[in-house]
Amino acid sequence: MKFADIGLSDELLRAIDESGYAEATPIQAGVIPSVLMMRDIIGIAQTGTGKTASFVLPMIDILAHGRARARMPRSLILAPTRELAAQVAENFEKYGKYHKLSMALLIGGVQMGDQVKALEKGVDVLIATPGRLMDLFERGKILLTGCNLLVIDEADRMLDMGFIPDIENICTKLPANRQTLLFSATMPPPIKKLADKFLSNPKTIEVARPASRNENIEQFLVKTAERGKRDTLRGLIESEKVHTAIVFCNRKTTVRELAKALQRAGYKAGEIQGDMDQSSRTAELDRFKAGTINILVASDVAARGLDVKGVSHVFNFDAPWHPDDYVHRIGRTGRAGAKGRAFTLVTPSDDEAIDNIQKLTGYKIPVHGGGGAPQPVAEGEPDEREPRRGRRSSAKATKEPKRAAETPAKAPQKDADRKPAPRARRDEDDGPDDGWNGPMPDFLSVGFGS
DNA sequence: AAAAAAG
Repeated sequence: MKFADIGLSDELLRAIDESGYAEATPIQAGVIPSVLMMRDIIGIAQTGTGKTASFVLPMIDILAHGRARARMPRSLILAPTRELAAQVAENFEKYGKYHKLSMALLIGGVQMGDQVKALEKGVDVLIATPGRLMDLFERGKILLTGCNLLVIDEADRMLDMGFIPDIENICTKLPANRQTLLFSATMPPPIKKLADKFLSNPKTIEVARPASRNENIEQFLVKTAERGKRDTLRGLIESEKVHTAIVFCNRKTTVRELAKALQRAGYKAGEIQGDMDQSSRTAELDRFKAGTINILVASDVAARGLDVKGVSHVFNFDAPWHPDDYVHRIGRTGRAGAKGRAFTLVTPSDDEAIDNIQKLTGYKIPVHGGGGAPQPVAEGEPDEREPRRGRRSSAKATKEPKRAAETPAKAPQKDADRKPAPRARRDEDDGPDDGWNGPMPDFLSVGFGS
């Protein structure tokens, strides 16, 4: 379905067109007309489906008429993390460039002053994380009585993070005859209850079954041992010819240490985790988007919703404890129709986690390198690797010209010669001797439970 | 077991 047929204004269509879009995604085609008809909506969609634009676009047209009054925002969008809230704000700026809408982004970790000033001038859209919103509300800086459009984004994540009481609290402060849109990747019972309580006669629009597999993402398990993880990761980064990757760890300390180790080894690596102050988080994300760094080591703060174009690989340095997180993490690649590859390092103690992931997704993730045990030390098999020397110069045109100019060849996604090739290119890898290049660790012979 | 979010 074309955006032009959905009933959006000409100004909006121009902004959409200039952003390079013409076709609405299924969630957009389903949600936008109903929002314009003032229906309540339950949108069940994974991130990467165009979910954000499905509420941002119609909101811009709805809010185009009327004017905001001091401290009385006309609409409110709640997001679970600061990064997600900021991303929604960016969407409003991008698509609202031909409208005179005012907006305030209320997130923690930054000064309140500017946020309060914006509120006092009056805003059409308030985009907030629950903590800061409640804080400012309790200080009397916000009146929610004029707010008749509410969006709850990533509701299941809000649940995980314990925000549901806050959400309920906020809902009671909004006018009862408002329009409410709730988006969630999954519909666990507490979210259903929330929807029953605060939405009226909602229309449910579901585009992809939760946890259904994105066929654009190739998934692999890579068996390793705890102490061999860094070597395994480095081997993968090299053999995969990684273009842009996010590496997920379970702990903030692991994120920090791994990012440092990668930097020492000469990689353009950065980190993002919740112990960093907000300005560093934002700066690091910007460096990643700009291509200044091409490997972002991250905690689960970046697992959901984060939308960076052109991420070719996701590596789970640690297998996630919660199967949901797995789905969200690997969803950072294979976005917007692009191909992506996701590798999960597994140690014998991860058996249960992997089991749960496979149960959730209904997909048995293949072990990298074909069946069975990982390849032994790559002494032999010279025929297997790099049949063509010119492979590196065979870079395909990437969809991200900005990035392509700054980073080496994009990992060719469709090369027929993708082989296990553990430690490929080791011969030409004369990097610093920092422990990464030591002899092949014994993890390759570690046995794994059936 | 962790991480996230208010400070």
